Amino acid sequence: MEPVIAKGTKERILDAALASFSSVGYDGTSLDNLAGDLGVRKQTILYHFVTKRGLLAAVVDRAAGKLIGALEEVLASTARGWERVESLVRTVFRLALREPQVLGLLREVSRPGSAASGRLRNLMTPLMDRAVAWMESEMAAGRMRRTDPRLVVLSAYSTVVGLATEIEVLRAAGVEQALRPVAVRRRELLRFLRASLDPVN
Amino acid sequence: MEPVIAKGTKERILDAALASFSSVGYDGTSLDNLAGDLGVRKQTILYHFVTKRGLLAAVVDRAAGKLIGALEEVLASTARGWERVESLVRTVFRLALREPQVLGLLREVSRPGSAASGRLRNLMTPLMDRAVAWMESEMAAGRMRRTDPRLVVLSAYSTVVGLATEIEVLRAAGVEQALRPVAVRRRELLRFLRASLDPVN
DNA sequence: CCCGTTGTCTACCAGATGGTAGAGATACTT
DNA sequence: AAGTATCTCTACCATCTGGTAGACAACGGG
Repeated sequence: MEPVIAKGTKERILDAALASFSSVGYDGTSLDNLAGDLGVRKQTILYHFVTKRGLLAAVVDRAAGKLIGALEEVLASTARGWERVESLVRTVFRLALREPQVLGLLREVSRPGSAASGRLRNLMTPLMDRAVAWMESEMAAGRMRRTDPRLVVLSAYSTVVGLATEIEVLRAAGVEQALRPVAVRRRELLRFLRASLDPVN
Repeated sequence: MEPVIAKGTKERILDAALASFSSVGYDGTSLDNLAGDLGVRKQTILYHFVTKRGLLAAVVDRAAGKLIGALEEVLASTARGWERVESLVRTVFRLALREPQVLGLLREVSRPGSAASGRLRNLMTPLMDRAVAWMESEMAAGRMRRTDPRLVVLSAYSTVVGLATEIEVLRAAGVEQALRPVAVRRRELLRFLRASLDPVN
């Protein structure tokens, strides 16, 4: 019944934390500053998330959830073989353009030294396993070329996460139209995947 | 006359700082910890670099210097046109494999919110301008296809920096042989560059 | 022999940080 | 009306952080 405009405090904290973590990093974010930006006291944040690491965990969960949710939609569709791969890539790039902060957070947290790298791994591993299993079945059915699925997925992941940096650097370099280079990159990734996977070409 | 084995304290500090900055980040590195790892007091670090930011600046300068130095060697050679591009890429990938920390630091510092992003920009801009000028002259001479050189360079830069993350994630995922995926990635980048630049194909 | 330079140390500090304790307010339930 | 759960606040603290001040030793040149 609540109007969509008035987000709850908890949601607002998550949004602000995502923005801050993905730009200045986890260690570079202080709870006092974060609270200040929100017009709230630090203790309000701690009430909802208990500790700073708890906040990071929640932010990571939500960001990974967005990514996974977007992918699930495609996986539920009827697309098969190469067609499905293409849909997945387009979905992820759409997310990257619409919410680059999600990618920025993944980059921040992908670093092995990060406080939540383990948590991210736990969230991504099932997705990875599923992708690998699917690709292997497609390979067995002859609908995909034989390669190491794990390497292909990691390569794609790295490309997409690197995209976050690229968009930011481009903007800092004065390239206001980040859309075209991103499209170039997507086409490039698709070409790589087709070369690796598509049995036809 | 000093034996190569006994590095001076200053050099040891730079090495340790590079390792720490590139793994846990600048904010995640405390001078006390850094000094502790080196068996030295924090004040010794501050004596040599005055402030923590000064240390970061020195580390960035050295890392960028390594990258630039490696590139200079190629630029001094006689290779021209596409051949030169290929040499440059191979050189950078060799550096990435031999000293992934250098790339890791660039990634850490490439983020616009970083404390040394301005410094890095100042170091990289001349290199960028030079590359762009060279490519434009090659284009004018018909030895390269016409495109926006800036976007091509940024794309390559992003790929290489992303490589640092990829190597680390691979190792964390248990892939001990990071060499093959890196080679795949290099081939992929070369293919992209050839498609963008090589007028023959 | 002394004196400035270099390099490392001990001692200390002011500010920021994450976190604890608990009060006050509001709203829902009985 | 009373009690209870939810949420945000003020007050406070222990610890860690980057940084300052200055003592002590080694050394090389005049």
